[in-house]
Amino acid sequence: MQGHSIGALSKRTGVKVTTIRYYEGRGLLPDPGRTDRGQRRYGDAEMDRLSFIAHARQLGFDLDAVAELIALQETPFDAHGEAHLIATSRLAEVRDRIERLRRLEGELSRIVSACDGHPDGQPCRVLNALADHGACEHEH
Amino acid sequence: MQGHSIGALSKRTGVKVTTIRYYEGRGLLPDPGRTDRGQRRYGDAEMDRLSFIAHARQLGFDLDAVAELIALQETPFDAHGEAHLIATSRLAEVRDRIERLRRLEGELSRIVSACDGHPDGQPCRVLNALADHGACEHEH
DNA sequence: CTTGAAGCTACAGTCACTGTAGATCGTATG
DNA sequence: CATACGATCTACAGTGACTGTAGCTTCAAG
Repeated sequence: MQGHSIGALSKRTGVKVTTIRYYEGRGLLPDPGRTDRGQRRYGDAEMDRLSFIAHARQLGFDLDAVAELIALQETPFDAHGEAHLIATSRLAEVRDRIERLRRLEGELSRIVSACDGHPDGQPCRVLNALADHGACEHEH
Repeated sequence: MQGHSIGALSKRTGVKVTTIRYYEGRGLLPDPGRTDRGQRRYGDAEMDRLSFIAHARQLGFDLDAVAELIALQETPFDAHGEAHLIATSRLAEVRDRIERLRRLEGELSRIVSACDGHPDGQPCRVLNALADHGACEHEH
């Protein structure tokens, strides 16, 4: 029987077998064909679809957004504006997350370095620094 | 009766009422005193503890890590090395997350800008760009 | 033919909350 | 003092995106 097994699909796309079945349950992947004994068999179209999902997930789109994008792909009239909008707002989110993480990095590295090379036998400052929010360079 | 109500605590720390009760259930906050009618009343020590938790959470520590840090605070002998270790590994995680988000930002902005100013009536490239993992500048 | 890997379904568990229902409590105003 | 309204209580279900488990059946290699 031709077609990829679920395990083959998993290996090729890097998406776990259980996750593939989960996507199917969520309606992100169509019901695949089955062998006469009930095992799933996939064609290349399903492979592409799964790769698309995996890629979008790695870009931080949640499953609802992915479903929207798939729907846009399937009715491509005027899809441009909406897809653009979705991608743009995702970009803004990502930039915001980076900004917040950068502040966080600064604070953590300040905490850690307050500890490096402090004299033996002196109390540690890490716990104090964590407790002392007022010492943060930025509010959050 | 003196002491802060759960709502007052919530306002002062920015932690939601339901979340405070959740932390109590998780053992991160001690059972507070109650009024004779059963409402929680908190003292300043509990306020400080809650602020500590909130702060550590904002720094990306998960609740188990927070519980560890609290335990370290309460038995401060030799706490230094462990707290330092926890904070250091958190810092490494944060740096890694920033790095991955930066790649993601690059890819998303490439996708979005591929669309800006494209001639009217031309098909949108956003969907293609999302589908085409091979065009990514970095693998992920 | 046997064995072990891969597949199947169905459901519970994860994390850190959030939301809901339905009851009780506290307090400000008429 | 009565009433109304917000705050609080418990207990439990739901979220997102999976992951893990139990207990089967099926497939492919030796």
